[in-house]
Amino acid sequence: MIKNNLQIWPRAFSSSNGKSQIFKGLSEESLQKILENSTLQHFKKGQLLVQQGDTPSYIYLVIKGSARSFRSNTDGDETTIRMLAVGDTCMETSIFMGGISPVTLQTTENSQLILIPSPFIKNFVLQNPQFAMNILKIMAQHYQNSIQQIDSITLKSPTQSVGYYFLQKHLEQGSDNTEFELPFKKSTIANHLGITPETFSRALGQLKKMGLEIEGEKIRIKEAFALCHFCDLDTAQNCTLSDIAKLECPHCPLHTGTHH
Amino acid sequence: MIKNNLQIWPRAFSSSNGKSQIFKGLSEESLQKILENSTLQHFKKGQLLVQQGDTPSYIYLVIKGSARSFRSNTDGDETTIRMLAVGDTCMETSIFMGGISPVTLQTTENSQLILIPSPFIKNFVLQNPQFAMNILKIMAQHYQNSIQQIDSITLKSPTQSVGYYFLQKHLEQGSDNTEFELPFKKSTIANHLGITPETFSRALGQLKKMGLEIEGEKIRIKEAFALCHFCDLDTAQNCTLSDIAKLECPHCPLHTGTHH
DNA sequence: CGGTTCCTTGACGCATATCAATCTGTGTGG
DNA sequence: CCACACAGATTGATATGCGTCAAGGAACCG
Repeated sequence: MIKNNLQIWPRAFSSSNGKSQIFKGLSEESLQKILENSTLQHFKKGQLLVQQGDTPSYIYLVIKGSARSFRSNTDGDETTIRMLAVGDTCMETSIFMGGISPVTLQTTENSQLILIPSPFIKNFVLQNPQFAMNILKIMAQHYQNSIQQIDSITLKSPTQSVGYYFLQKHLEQGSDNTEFELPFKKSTIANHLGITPETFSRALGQLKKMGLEIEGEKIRIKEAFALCHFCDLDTAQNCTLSDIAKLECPHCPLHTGTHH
Repeated sequence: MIKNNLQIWPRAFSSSNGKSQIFKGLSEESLQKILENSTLQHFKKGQLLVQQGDTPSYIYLVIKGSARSFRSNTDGDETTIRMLAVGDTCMETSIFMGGISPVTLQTTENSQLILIPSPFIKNFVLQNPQFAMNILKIMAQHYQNSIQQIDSITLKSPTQSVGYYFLQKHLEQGSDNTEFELPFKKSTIANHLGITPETFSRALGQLKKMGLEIEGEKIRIKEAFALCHFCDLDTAQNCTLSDIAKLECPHCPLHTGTHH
């Protein structure tokens, strides 16, 4: 246990209003107890933390940097399952299946992560219903994301996949903002969407024609409803436009939907 | 509540050694309480139980028949997320996200399902840790399946996808058995694997050359290691061959793997 | 600066979707 | 009991969208 290092880690991060779903709503004591049992560790870019087929010993929480989880075949091709930013966790599912990891976990930058030992987790879940609920919500979120990933790969054209991804990021980073940033490098996003970097790049060309300005990692929305092309029923429910504005939106899928 | 109808439902089904993960390890009283709050209902083939974007009111448990969950785009194309056989449940995830369903749920035959009301579920989870753990395991299983689905679609050739699917079914139905059955019609399986029925059919042609006999829904393994071509690291861990037999297996991915 | 990594753009080929015809099995009604 | 209809599966021919390969450019870092 590298207890001392935990001082480095900004306290605010773990607070109930922080970014990390795993700590949401926990008391200060609970938090303290988790941290006492955890270790903070630095990893270099590209390091493998867990390999596909391994039995993971920790839940990994990204404090600084980023990571990705992926599967690979015998030819060495890889498919990115998740891209983890600061505050994201990984390996909850495997821990609870008591089994082996279906993915490899790898840092994509020099990063710092908190490692929470799996035996402690299993125990703590039974003691703390709020913590159990947090784990449940994280898993539900992962599952939902993977369903949308399947949808993107099989049901959408490359341009639609990228547009849909952009729409999600736009909503996450505040839908009143006309500008947002890509949190990962383009080739990683492309792989996550099941397309090659080349195809991703060509899709960007299409999106530029549709009223987006793309400048490195920065995306600016020039035409107000540009991303609304890519909205689906699920996402429309979370649309923050006023009901009046929704009616004006030329693409909103709620218009055609029947009322129940 | 159609309490009387519940008498019809074979009691053995719900026992702790039954097929349904959701009821595993529950006491007779707990079981009774769940059933008292549930309804048994008949649905015709092709009926829609929940639509993508709806807020589901129940967890659905298949008692007789089968169902599938899928997403569709505006062109009317569909991608099958899950195929539900007897004993399978659906909509747990949406219930716990407190949100809307990302998929449409549809019966694929005339079927009977038990409907467990969502408010009851939410309440019961807090009272009964075993039940909470069951839900957690179900969600983890769904997530893992969806990861393998992504893997199949992006990393495998059509023949490999089908072979891998066959291997899973073979293991599920008893790996000492040289014969197993497809639990759903081929076109549904094809859609689940992200390929067309035509491509699925052509993949079957390849598999026949590799030592499989395919007769309608029945698959017979003529050459002992025929399906081992399609094994991956995850699956190898669950391989029931003895360690000696594994060494003889010409395709086992464990042979080349480095020991940790 | 010079090297590396990432992104972009263009030309080409192939694997799988699409389209179309035939075959098989199964349930239905005369 | 047979004939018919229909859904599903198979097989063949064709088309096309995306991957692959290759070259050039931009940004970043030591």
